[in-house]
Amino acid sequence: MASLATNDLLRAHPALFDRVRLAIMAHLSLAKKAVDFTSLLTELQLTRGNLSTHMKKLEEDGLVRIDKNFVGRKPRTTYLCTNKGRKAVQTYLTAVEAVLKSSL
Amino acid sequence: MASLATNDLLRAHPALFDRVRLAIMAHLSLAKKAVDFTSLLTELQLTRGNLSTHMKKLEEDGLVRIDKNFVGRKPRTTYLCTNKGRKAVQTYLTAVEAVLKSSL
DNA sequence: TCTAGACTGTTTGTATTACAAACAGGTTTG
DNA sequence: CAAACCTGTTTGTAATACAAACAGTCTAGA
Repeated sequence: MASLATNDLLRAHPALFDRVRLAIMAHLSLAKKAVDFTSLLTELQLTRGNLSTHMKKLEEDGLVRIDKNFVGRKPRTTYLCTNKGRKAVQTYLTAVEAVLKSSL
Repeated sequence: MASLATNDLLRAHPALFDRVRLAIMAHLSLAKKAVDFTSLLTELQLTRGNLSTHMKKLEEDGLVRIDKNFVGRKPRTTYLCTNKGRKAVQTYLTAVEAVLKSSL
C-alpha cells in the first residue's frame, strides 16, 4: 500500500503540478488582493501568451477569478485567488511537507 | 522579478514536474530498497503501460536503476532510487515548500 | 494627420508528452 | 494443448505547454 504522503500528493489538484501555475498560485495566495496581468508577467518572467493560457486554465478550474476593467482608457485584467484555490495550495503544501518529513 | 524560491523551483529536475513521476520517486526514495513493478502498479493505481514508460524515462534520466531478474521462472523487474534521484526529490520538495511558504 | 511604436492581452500553430490499448513472450491451468 | 494468466513493452492518440503571430487601443513625433 502506498504511503499516506504519496497518496496525498496524487490527490492534490492537477493544475498545481505545473511549475508555472504553482508559482502563479503562490503569488496570488500571498497577495490576498487582485494582482494584474503585467505584474505577474514581470514577476514570473513569462511570455504574455504563456501567462494568458495558464490563467485561463486556472480560471476554468475555479482556482482564480478573472476581473476585467479599465484604468483610464487602458484595459486591465486582474486575478484573484478563490477560496478553492487557496485550499488547493494548502492541500498541496501539506502533502509536500508530509513527504519531506517522512523522507528524513 | 522572480523570487528566489521560484528560481529554485525552476532549477529542479524536469522529470519531477509530472505528478505521477513525483509520486513514484517519492515512493522509491522512501522505500530505501528495490520496489518491483507490480507493487508500484497497485500502490499507485496506474496502468502497466503508463508505469512502464514513466520508469523508462526515470531510468534514462538516471534517477532510478532498473534491475531485471527471475523469481522462479517468472521475470521480475525492480526499481531502485539512485543517489541522484534522492537528491532530485529533496531539491524539488524543498523548492516547492519554499515557494509555498513564501505565500503564507 | 499619418505613421511608428508601445501597451493590452488572445488566438493559433507546433513540438512534446501522458496515457491506455494493443501487443508480445513466456507460464500456469484444466 | 488450448485457454487464461503473468510479465512488462510498444504504439497510436489526445492533451498540453509554449511562444509566435495576431488584434485592438493609445501615444509620440514628423
